[in-house]
Amino acid sequence: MKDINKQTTSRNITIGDIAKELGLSKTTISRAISGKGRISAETKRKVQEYIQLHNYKPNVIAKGLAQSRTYNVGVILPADANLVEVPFFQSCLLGVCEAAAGLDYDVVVTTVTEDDITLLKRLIDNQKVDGVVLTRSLVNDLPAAYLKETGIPFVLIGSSEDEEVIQIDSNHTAGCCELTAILLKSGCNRIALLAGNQNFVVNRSRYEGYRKAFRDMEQDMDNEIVFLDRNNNVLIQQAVNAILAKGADGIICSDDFICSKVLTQLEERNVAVPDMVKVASFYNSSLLENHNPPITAIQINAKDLGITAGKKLIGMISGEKIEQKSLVDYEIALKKSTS
Amino acid sequence: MKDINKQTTSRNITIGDIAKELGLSKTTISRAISGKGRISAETKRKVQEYIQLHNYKPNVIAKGLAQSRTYNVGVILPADANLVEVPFFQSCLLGVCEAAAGLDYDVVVTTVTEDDITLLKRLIDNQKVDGVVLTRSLVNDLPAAYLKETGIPFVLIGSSEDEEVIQIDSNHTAGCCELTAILLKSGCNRIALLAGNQNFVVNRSRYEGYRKAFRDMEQDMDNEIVFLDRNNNVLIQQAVNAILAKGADGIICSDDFICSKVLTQLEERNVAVPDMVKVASFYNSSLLENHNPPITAIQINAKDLGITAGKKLIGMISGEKIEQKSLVDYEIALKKSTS
DNA sequence: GTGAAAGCGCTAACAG
DNA sequence: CTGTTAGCGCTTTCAC
Repeated sequence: MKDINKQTTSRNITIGDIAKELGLSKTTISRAISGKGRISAETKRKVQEYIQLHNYKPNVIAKGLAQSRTYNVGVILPADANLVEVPFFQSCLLGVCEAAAGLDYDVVVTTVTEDDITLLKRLIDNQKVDGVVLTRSLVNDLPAAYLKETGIPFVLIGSSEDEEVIQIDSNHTAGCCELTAILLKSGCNRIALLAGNQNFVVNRSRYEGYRKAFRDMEQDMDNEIVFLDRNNNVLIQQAVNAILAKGADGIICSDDFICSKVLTQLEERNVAVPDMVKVASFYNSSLLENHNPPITAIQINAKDLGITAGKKLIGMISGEKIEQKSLVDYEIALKKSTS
Repeated sequence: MKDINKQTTSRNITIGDIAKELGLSKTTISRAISGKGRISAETKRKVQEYIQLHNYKPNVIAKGLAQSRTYNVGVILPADANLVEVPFFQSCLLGVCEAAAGLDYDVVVTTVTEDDITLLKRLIDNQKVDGVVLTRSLVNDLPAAYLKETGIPFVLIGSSEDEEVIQIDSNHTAGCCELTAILLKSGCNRIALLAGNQNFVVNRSRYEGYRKAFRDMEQDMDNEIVFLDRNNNVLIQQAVNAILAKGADGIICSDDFICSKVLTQLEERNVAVPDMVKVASFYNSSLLENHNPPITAIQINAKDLGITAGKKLIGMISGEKIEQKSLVDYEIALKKSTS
């Protein structure tokens, strides 16, 4: 009536229990599990059989403590007011989760805003993660700077001019260049750009691509119909007004959020797409998915970015040498909005 | 040149270092930090001063191991194909993160699908969390059943008939009843319901509320214009066709995803909202935000649900007695689509 | 091949 | 009020 069949009670079975049960030492059990060190095939088999049978699961926390690792990676999501619902980040997160689970890591999430990284600091201070995935890149990148200072491994979903930062991104400059070129070739003369926060590297890259298209095709670009930092409804509305007043025949939106706002504006003013103005966008999320007419957009697979980021980061943690830049493909989905 | 100013090197400072430095025992340091046990104000001050000065951060993992806790909570997100981009879950997650950070917990994320909970099992097996937040409720709820079996604390964002499950939800039945009643009062006679997966408790509750409105107002309900389990584009399209053919003058959509599809369909058929048919929906997310005309919808603050869920769960973990059901308010935003 | 012992950084009796 | 002693569950030298 004392410790017979302890299994039934709360406490989880430990490596020590197995050792006792099998008349071996904890060391041996540990070796049988990890595969490290020399061990006879026979004992290994016996241990594994026992483990199987009793459904033993090693305590990752204890293992981590012994190795000074956590087997967790952090994913940092932006919590700025207008970004919390952007599906891109959610998909990135799920991608990292998928990669992590496959490598026996878990994902802990926290948030930062453009100018407040206290929650990131907390995560690092508490030593809860072995590395971090940053899901967006800023020009003045507080999180990246901080992580660099601490020396903890991290990767960036996005691009940075800092060559020491491991980056996972698609080529936004090339994408926007291609998109702009398509509009130019399809007969548009006056193509407007409506872009978001220029403190986000991605928006700068797209602007860069837009300009490149004009240079490449030796066409004149009109700065009067380029609108940057248009990250709220009012600014977008003003931009759309200006764009229409100046007789643009094409609009490139730097993201799906902006695009959906633009489309609403155009609708309200009875400006037909694509007849009166063609529209193209970046990142074809659910925000755009149902629009009529369908919107031409650069397709970025955010989940793939997350998966790649997760794998690279865990590789880094495990001491692998990781290339500084991983490019993930994008695709252009040509739809009626530019036809 | 040996261990002078060890601070600079990699290793983090530990409780032992402080003890040695201050000529005290580890226990005393521990007590000074936790506030547990008796300790003189003076030593406490000294320790805290040292901690402050040297920016010591306790190792949460080690603390956890000693106490058999992780100071992590799990958040389980649905990974079913058509749900990954639903902003509701993202907002819930951020809510839990916020609550957790405030209580010195972290959030680890994983996913399940309707019929696959291996990743949840993995998380529990690995003993990485002290409790779990489920972000949606199924009729045949694998995750809830599994967690109940393991005995680990968990809360459900959503509703369940299982009275032992701690639930955080808004009253969807009342909400849908109210919404339906508003349409009925505004002169609609034939109000259609277009609802999603009936294995989700929330969709059943809304259906229930819809019926209740008719009963309450002693009006006849027409089952021919009630469409359930409409969780993809094709099924929604068919439903919209049928709804129009049967001369409905109002449509209630059980979520924003369905609603955005419905609106697209109506637009394509040149059916004017609200002139020819009124439309109302649940959960006013970015998917609906920009629509013209604006859509009447039940506003559910997903982040608040997350915050409440996080707090309740951590309360539970800490041994508090938690009420079985927490209702979070909803609001009805009356917009042009039903005027 | 296997085991003993120390230790990861902290907490928790139990003494004094 | 403070210190001593064991752990938490696992890994990792170092012997044998």
